[in-house]
Amino acid sequence: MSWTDERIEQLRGMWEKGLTASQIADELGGVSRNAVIGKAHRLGLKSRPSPVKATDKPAKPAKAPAAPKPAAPAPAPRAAAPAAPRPAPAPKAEPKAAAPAPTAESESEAAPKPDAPRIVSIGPGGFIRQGPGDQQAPIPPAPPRRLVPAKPSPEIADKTSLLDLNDRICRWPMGHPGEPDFHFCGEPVNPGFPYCVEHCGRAYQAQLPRGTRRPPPPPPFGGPRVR
DNA sequence: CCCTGATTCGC
DNA sequence: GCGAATCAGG
Repeated sequence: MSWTDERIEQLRGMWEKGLTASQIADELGGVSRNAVIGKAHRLGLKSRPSPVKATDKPAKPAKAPAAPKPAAPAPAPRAAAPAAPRPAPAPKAEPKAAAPAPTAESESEAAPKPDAPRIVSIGPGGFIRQGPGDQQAPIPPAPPRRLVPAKPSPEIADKTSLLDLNDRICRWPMGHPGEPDFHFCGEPVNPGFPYCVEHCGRAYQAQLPRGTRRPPPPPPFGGPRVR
């Protein structure tokens, strides 16, 4: 298989969703776990808790620098003034935390102030209207709002295929990529968003702190397949 | 052992 | 650019 734009997009989404490389590989199909990780790195997205931490190994800086097996007879040329060919990662591997922009949020937000006006525009679907970039505001008390299982209009007779996607129709995936009936929502988008009103409500749910369980995980792709 | 992600390096 | 092989921690 090859990395089509579509598959890359899926990889991105799932990787950021926290699925493991194995799960992603299984989901995408046709690729190995390593392939997924390799691709993820090449795409620039990485980090995420890795079991292996930055360890300083003065004794064993890293694996054997080069070809210890196919025989490296005489590396003569550089013996004179190597100038440290592999200058160990000098700037100690800084964890960098990669905090996803916790940009100022103090405001009057966190304050338990029930009467706070908190003027936000509400999308027709009831979701808090906010730019995709500034999704924040946990608002813990899980919305009692019932999320109906994505109900596409009855006229999906002509399913929206990847080729039918444009800026004005909802790109929410219906079903799993690769399956015969996989298609996209196709409803008119909520202006300013890539999804229709209904799916904006799904896509832009406030990200609760990890560990906070929310019964029905909003499923783009439905999560790991159960096979 | 299993899992995880990271890295290297031949292709 | 790709991914198997390898490494290394849990």
